[in-house]
Amino acid sequence: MTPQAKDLALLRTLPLFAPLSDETFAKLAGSIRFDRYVKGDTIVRQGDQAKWVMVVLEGFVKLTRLSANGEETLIHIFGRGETFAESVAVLGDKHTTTAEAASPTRIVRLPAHVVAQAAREVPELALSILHESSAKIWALMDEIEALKAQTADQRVLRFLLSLVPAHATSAEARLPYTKGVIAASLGLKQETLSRSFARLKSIGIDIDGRMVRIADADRIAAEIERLNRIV
Amino acid sequence: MTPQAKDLALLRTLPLFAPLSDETFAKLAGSIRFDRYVKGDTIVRQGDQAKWVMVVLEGFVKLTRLSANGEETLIHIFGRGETFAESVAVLGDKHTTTAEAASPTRIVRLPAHVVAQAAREVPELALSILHESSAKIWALMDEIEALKAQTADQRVLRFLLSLVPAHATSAEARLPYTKGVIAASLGLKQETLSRSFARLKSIGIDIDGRMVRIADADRIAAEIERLNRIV
DNA sequence: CGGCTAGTTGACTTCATTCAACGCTGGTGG
DNA sequence: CCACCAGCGTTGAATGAAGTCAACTAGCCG
Repeated sequence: MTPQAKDLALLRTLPLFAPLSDETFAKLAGSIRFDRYVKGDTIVRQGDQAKWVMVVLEGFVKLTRLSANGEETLIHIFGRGETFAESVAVLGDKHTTTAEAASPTRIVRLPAHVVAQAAREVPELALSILHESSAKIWALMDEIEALKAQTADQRVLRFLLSLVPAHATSAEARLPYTKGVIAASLGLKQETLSRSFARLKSIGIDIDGRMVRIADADRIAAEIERLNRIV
Repeated sequence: MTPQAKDLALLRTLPLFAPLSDETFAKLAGSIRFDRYVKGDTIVRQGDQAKWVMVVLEGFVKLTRLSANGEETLIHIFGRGETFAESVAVLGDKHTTTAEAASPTRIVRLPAHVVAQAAREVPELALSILHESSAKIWALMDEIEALKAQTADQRVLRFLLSLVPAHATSAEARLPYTKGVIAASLGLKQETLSRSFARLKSIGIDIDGRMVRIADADRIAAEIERLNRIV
């Protein structure tokens, strides 16, 4: 399999494309474009016309918003296999966020008009885009819930828990992006995250540079619980 | 026009239904159901199968999430003309939030299977549902941005600004729901909101019970700005 | 080697929450 | 008709969680 064929195979398995017939998929795949970005590159700019549906093949993309005062607020992070800009692109709207590579990143883009046209012809595609949007809504609701109802430590613990493979009880993992970005994604300052990590050493969480070692995942869940009760 | 005919006319103008042909709209309208709720009633429960697409005709509906510790977190509030549960219903998923009437409320519901079927047959409907979802994504991103990047006073000011009609420079309005709910929607405790209102008197904002009088909307915008610079 | 960028740590500040008491208002039942 | 209560909101005092500012370290690239 050539590298590109591999990428296409990955695409085919994504929720966005999986329900499509081979024929429809082939039509879409015909107009695909591959891109590479280095950390810090801007992929799409807030306010620009959306012309492409994007899929992350490798690396991480951070969505940010420019606030009135010029500061940027991190809204969400996308990783391998995740789609973004799909709804704006299909609807012909403008980007409401900026997307920037948070690490070396490869993405695939499909021209908006091709996808939009196909969505009109093939109801499955429209529904699977809707499905993606729906999933995004849930993810954003999760974030809001976390920001409103959880303390810094709880959010950090939840994040760490997400690094542990399902059913595993202990884990050794690499932080997916820099601590600064992790902090921003959790709605924290870098210093606060650093202090939080330091505190969490006592419950079997060891962070050394980019490596995390989690002794007991259940203990993390228990600690999130405990922090709830204290209040 | 009978009251119901009026409601149907309102429905017809909503973004969700406006792009539809008369024929499609009539098909949907045929299976509509009207409902009334009093404040505090549960409209849909988190975890239940989504069977209906809902549209608010009157009043306000608050979406909440049950957190692990049994507390409920307010995620979003819907008002007149807004649709909710449309994506979950069409996709046949379960509700991920609870919806509760935040005031006396009238809603319209359409059976999920009817809408889902129509969405498969009429691409415009699928796209307009997608459009709704997309709008919801933006709204949620706004909330996240506000929670991460703005202080309590800024969020309160932003909320007050949303009560001022476009282009108006001063306004007298009624708070759409109780202060407790406003506080929760802004990610604040009731006490904090109360104190914020008290502070804001000095810039021409007067709150007396449910009534708000805003002397100068530009001043509010300026104050939001000023609070940015201070930091 | 110097100069970045990323991350840590300490001291201090501040914004929002918590806890608790109290006020107002509208409804209900004696 | 009044008394009492519940729900909603306000206010004060004390606390605490996270942010700010600043100094410093470690690693990395040219």
